[in-house]
Amino acid sequence: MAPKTPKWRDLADRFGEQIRNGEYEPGQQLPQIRELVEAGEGSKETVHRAYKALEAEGLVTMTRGHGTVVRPKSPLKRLGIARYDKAKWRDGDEVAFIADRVASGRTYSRNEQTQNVSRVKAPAAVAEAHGLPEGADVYARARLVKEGTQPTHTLTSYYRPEHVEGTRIVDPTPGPAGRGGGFRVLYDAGYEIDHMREELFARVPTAEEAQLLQLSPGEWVVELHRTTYTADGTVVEFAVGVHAASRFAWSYDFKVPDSAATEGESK
Amino acid sequence: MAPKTPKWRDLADRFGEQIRNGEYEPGQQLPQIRELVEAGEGSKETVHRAYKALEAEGLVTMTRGHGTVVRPKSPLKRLGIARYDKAKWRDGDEVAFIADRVASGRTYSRNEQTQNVSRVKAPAAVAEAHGLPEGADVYARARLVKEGTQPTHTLTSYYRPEHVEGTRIVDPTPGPAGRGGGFRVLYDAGYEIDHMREELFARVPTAEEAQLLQLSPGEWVVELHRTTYTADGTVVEFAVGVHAASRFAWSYDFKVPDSAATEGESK
DNA sequence: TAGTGGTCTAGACCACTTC
DNA sequence: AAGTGGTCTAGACCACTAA
Repeated sequence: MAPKTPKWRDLADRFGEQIRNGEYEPGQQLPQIRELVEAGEGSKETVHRAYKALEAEGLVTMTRGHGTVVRPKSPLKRLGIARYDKAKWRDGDEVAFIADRVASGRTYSRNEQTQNVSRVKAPAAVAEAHGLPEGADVYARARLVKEGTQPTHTLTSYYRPEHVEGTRIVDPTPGPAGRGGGFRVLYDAGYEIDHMREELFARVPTAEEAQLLQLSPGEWVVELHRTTYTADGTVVEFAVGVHAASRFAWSYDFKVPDSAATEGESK
Repeated sequence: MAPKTPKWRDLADRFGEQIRNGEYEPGQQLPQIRELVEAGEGSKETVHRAYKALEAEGLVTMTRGHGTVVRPKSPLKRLGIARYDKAKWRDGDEVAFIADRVASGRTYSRNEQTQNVSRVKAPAAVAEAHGLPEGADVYARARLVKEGTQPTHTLTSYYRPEHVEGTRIVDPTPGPAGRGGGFRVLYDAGYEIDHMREELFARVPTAEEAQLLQLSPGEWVVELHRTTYTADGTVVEFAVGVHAASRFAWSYDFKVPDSAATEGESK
């Protein structure tokens, strides 16, 4: 009945415990692998595995030449539907993503968003959302949103050409799509957004995403599909966001539906 | 300028490619580790690491004595707010979680849910949601929901004693909380639910959760906090769900808020 | 009991970061 | 150049699963 848990697991748990206890503070360095080997904690591979496990759990960061360091726990950024408030982008000149930042007490500085507009053939999900045949032409506006130097998520909006041709959206300038952002541009073009659907699911990142978002090894992403409609049900924007899973929380408020009572509530 | 990507990564990518291409079908077995060692793909540790990477990516399952097998891709279960439709639990005798299953075309059989009711001291999050002091007494109704033999999520509801004492909820019988489920019981007790807030975020599972939900190594969970209110704003239920991240998608429909226009909408 | 994955070691050598 | 993590090997032995 000897211990059945692997040696590396025990080691990892010991340090994990100490980190959670605060015996190791964020920023502090763990013993070097070679030290622990000499201290008789196991072979280099064994200790390395333990450290890798901690890294996968998001507790530490390993860098060559620097050492293994306790990660600061980054606070969650909460995203509620209030970030789409019309008052923000219609009347002022805040953009939704800036409103997020204001709400969380961070300062805004321009160029925290890189933008790239192109005309592409609609991928399946995009075509379906817009009710177009697959491969139809759409405009794609891709952004990488950063908080300071740290990238937090990507967001790619897809528009039907007839909705945006000739607007500022099609002008590929870095930064928000001019005053008020994309919804303001649509509004000025006669498309007032009215309701939305957001769908979320978690998945493993692609290698490209892991690099772009600077994900720690083992970290998942949350993919968000946002479909935006006008009052008559026309889809004017379909957007896909990829978020580092550990850095966000989503919040939704809604009425409990009652299909027996509500007759004029629609869909 | 020799290859800088590790050997194990290359190996993993090769198989990953073939799995995605369908050259390996779900259920099919990959070459055994020892075979690949003999074929000169590297040492046992190296091949093992490659396989481990594939497992962490959710592509294969490794089991001793059985081999390394391509995982069937389980379809996402979509959760929309329609699952709370009052008509389902007030007029019929469906329960919300059963409605999910009906919606996704699966059959229902009893005892797919284990239930455990107890009176506990409110943890911080629960106390905050209910507006109680931390450590106040609440009823906790914990369920482990399964789909066939596969556990999919846990769900723990917390109630204030004065709302549920003397109702069927407090009776710790396995299975749904009687006809219509928990919301029906509250309804019968004079608390009609009106609106909800759901908050979601992803995180690394605890060791216990990993075992309980039979998560594959490296898989994350999504934690859901659901707060249910009556029309006057009283919180009648606060529930915490822990879901295997790869098996669920959430969907929310909402109106674009307009704080400048809507005066009587309230929060 | 045979089959197959899992852990561990000792030591060599590589690769990135900091000085 | 020195420091620190990352990869790789060959082989021994352990642990779980299925027949």
